[in-house]
Amino acid sequence: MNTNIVEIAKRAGVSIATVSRALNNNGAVREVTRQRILSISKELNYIPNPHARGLSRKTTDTIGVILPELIDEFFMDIIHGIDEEAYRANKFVLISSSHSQRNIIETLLEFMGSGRVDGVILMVPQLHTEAAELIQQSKRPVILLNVCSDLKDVISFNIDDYQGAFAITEHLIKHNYQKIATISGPSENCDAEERLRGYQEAVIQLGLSLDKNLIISGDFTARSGYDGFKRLINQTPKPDAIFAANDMMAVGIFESARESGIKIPDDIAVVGFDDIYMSRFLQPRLTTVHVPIQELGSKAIQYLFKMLSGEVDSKLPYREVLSTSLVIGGSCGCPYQSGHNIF
Amino acid sequence: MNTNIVEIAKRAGVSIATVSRALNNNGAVREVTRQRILSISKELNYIPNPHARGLSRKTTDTIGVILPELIDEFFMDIIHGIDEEAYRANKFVLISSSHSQRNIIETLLEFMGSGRVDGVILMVPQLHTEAAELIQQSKRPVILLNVCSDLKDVISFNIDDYQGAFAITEHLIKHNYQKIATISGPSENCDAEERLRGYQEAVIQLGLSLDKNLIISGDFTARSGYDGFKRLINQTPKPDAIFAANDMMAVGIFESARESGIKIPDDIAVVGFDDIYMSRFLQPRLTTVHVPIQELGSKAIQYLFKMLSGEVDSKLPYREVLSTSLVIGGSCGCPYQSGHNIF
DNA sequence: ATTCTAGGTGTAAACGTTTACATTTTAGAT
DNA sequence: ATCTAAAATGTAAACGTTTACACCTAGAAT
Repeated sequence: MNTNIVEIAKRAGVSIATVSRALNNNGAVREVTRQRILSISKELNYIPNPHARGLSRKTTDTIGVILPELIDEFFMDIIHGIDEEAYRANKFVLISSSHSQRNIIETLLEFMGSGRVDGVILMVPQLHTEAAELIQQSKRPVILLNVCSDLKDVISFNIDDYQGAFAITEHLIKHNYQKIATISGPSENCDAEERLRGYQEAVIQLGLSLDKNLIISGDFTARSGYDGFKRLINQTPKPDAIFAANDMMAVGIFESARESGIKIPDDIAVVGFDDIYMSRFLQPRLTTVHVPIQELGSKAIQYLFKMLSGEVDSKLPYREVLSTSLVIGGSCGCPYQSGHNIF
Repeated sequence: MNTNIVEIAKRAGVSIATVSRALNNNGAVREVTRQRILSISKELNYIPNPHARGLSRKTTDTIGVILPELIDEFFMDIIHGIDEEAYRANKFVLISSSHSQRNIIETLLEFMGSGRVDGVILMVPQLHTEAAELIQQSKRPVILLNVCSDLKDVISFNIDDYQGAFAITEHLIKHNYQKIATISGPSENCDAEERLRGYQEAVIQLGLSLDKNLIISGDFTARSGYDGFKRLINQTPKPDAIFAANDMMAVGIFESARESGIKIPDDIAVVGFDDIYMSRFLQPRLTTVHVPIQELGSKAIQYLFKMLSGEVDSKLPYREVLSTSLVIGGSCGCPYQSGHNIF
């Protein structure tokens, strides 16, 4: 059996209450007594039992993180952003990579309802009504990550997909491309929707005309970029530039272009979104939109900690939108000096 | 306050002991009573308090996972492998992406000593003595993932780096390359050591002579592959093939070769290790060694669960080595039909 | 010397389960 | 109807903390 507070109390010749007070710097304890208790507990490698503590305090030092499974490369960045802050704050991270919609509800229920975690960071492609209700009623704080929903009284951190898509489309327009196509993401996905909206607005506002035929629906996989490209180059109007709604699809486009002997950017310009690691190794380097994904994670958890400590009001809705930045490579037609700076 | 067992007992008109028995299918409860209790607890959305349960049972349904931070692409695969099994078994995953060696010890202590988790999956580049002792003494099961150590009485799951490196070097030799160089990983890293050993053994056993000048030390980064390649092509003997100890370094090699106008595989063959996603998009597709990393995670946790359930003896040392497989691309000189099958 | 105050400490209840043990109920055998 | 064994249920202790409350002491103020 591990050492517990009783053992320490016995050795220090005090009651368990005093030990608890000394260990938590909470309540009055004579300095000499405190030191004695502290040294004994160090000597015995005492670690407070988290269950007993949780039962009594009604808080664990744990936060739950629910991530979608399709997040691939960002998975690591998000978790790193979260984990680093958690470690600094001496908190623990319970992770669940949700499989289905049903699963999210279950996990949410289990996390929130049982007191297993003090708060939750939730990142799901789209928010089911049932889950939304759960969040509203929840006693414990929930932070939404890149979840677009019309819920107003909610705390969320988002990537500014719209702004990023607008900016990169604008960049293409400045290149003077006339027929700018896009391969969009899955229609229920809100990142995809916002990126499409950014593209459309840029096209309209900057004086080009919106052509339905230039909008192809993809699903964020390289495969769908590959297929989308094949369709685009065989149709009329044939685009002179393509905005892939994410980098993976751009990768598919590159592959398809290579097979068909089509030169990027000479024959057709291609840009992406996400700035995945691989994008800098494409030939030419992909022009894309950088998303501050690790920052998203760390900002979210920092805010969560503030809520838990009472520094900010958990009941107050809050929304932060992190802006993206353009990464200029050679795939858009810009001159690009490739080199070892990519590492 | 959340509903608890007392509330249910009250409504069902029984004692809390009966409720507990009914809920856990443990001890005799009349069928009609059980049904009543079950339906009431469903109706009230009852979720047992994990702290109370943990305090009483001395087990949480949680396992701890400690991962190195440098694992990048594999991070997701490992966690997915673990998470999936955990979800199936109704367990939770507490994750820590360790920052420093100090941190690992601390985390291990906290995880093990406090009863916060039932067991631990530990994946660290190299095992510090202090950590090793901790594991030996631990009451709760610990599984080592790809940790090479001379510890004998330990439970570990490993990737067969030696066999993979041997196989791919052998493949190069069958191509009839005479001067096969390698760019190794960091010297303290045990994956790196094993891969180097596999390379060396293959060279020796298959009739080539080992040349110190053909062994360049890298550090698993693309940058070090880039630099290593530059050194190799400017020296004598100049190699006709290079085995990069991981794919990232191969990526660096490709980049460097492209800059220098050196053709792969015509001028020099290049192979890697890991089969990262990006490797299939290199031109030509990288010949490499596939490592079953997700399988590593799921096998490890499955074994852990067996230990926890008593199905296997936790005190018994156990070691499983997962073998790798060759992925033949065009970079080694093999004919390779590129195409959309890569997706 | 007595009273007051406040800091230091102890006692015991509370948190929500599980479970050994005691007790009651049930049903089958007589 | 009575007895008995088994099944069903209840009682209470245990898990290891935190904390409200009570108590004790020592020194300051009277």
